[in-house]
Amino acid sequence: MKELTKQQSKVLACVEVYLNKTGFPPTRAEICKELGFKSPNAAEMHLRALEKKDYISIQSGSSRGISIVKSQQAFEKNINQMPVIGLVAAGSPTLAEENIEKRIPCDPSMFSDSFDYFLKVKGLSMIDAGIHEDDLVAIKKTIDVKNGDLVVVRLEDEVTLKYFKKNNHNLELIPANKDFSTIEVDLREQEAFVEGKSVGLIRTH
Amino acid sequence: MKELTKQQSKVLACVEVYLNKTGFPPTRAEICKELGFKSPNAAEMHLRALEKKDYISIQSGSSRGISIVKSQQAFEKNINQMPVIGLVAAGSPTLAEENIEKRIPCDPSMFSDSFDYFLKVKGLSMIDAGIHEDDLVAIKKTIDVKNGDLVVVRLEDEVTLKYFKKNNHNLELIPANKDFSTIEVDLREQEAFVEGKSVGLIRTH
DNA sequence: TTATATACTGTAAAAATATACAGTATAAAT
DNA sequence: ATTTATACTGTATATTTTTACAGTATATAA
Repeated sequence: MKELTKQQSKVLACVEVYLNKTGFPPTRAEICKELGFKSPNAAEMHLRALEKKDYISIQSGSSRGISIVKSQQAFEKNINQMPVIGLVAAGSPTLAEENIEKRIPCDPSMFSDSFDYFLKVKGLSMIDAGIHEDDLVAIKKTIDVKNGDLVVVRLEDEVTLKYFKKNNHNLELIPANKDFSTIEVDLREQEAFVEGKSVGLIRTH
Repeated sequence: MKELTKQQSKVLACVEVYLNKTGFPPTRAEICKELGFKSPNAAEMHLRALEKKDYISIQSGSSRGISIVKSQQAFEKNINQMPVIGLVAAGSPTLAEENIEKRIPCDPSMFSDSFDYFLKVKGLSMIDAGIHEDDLVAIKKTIDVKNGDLVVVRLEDEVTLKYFKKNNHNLELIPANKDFSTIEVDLREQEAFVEGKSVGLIRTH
């Protein structure tokens, strides 16, 4: 897969955001306005480059004739019944049928990033982050997490939702509630499995 | 929900198929070609009707400026592009196109009760209810609210999201933040308009 | 030193497109 | 019998949009 330059990446993101917002692609002029270019040819050149690298296709002669081939954010526009999994279950939050409490019809791309399931929150350890008991946190299955991310981590058979902080072999799982204490793990002594990270939250009033 | 005529339904389907196929909406001329019309005005009239019935929105003056609001196929699955409205706007949170920040694909029945739009939260007055700035609160348009409900109320040109409490002609709009004070309204002296109530919340992490 | 790629400005013209206006026809409702 | 809604044709035009062409500037590689 060909790499994009910084500017090309910006232009692709601009097209995707515009599409997401309006439902149709932007014109050259609109891209320029968004990114501060002063000539429509600036947008044109970037679009041609993106086409050559197979990120978009351009229907020649058509206005707004841009379509996304490879989305940067891997937007899936399919509506699924997304599973809700309770945090009560010991072991991994697996998608096995018996762990699924219910399903909620929604688009996996309704948040900024796609997600795989909802985790139903138990307890008050993240209350200061505005995460309440029974809130549903949208989890993307990934091990690509960075410090500060809200992550789902499994320690032996215990699954927990906490802020992530790692320094070498020292892992901290930080709650957002002063009545709870940080879980500290020395990764040389104990294994920790990152199951995924939160990309959003829903709550029923 | 307004019914579509046979021809309007055909035109909507045509737009959806075209979008699905190319990634961008058709022009009037392309709709005509597809459906056998001989005048672009035929397509134009059907599109205007679809807009009036809230199945699509049309960005005036833009080529291919059509976006699907209620998809026909999605309607069976109950998936809509639900509008997001900023709480910043003075006056009623209307669904006029210029107030819609973006649309989020989801099921209006994803929460316990159906809803009409998302309101983007400004400020911290409900922080102790776990409602943060930029959270999207799902609002059901209704005047049927009871004490304790989280409601959207308009006082003159000011729109606010607060807990509702009413005793005779005394209305209290109660924040969830000790740094904010309750808004008290004597309904004999000032009018208050209940725009709707919250049935849920979503947040992007 | 000379290409070569990236990253633009600025202008202009041809083509695509939205959209208004003037009609025609038909069926259903009043 | 007359209005009203649906469903078009046909034409014209202002506007939007693509796209080509002529430049400028900078950094990197040969």
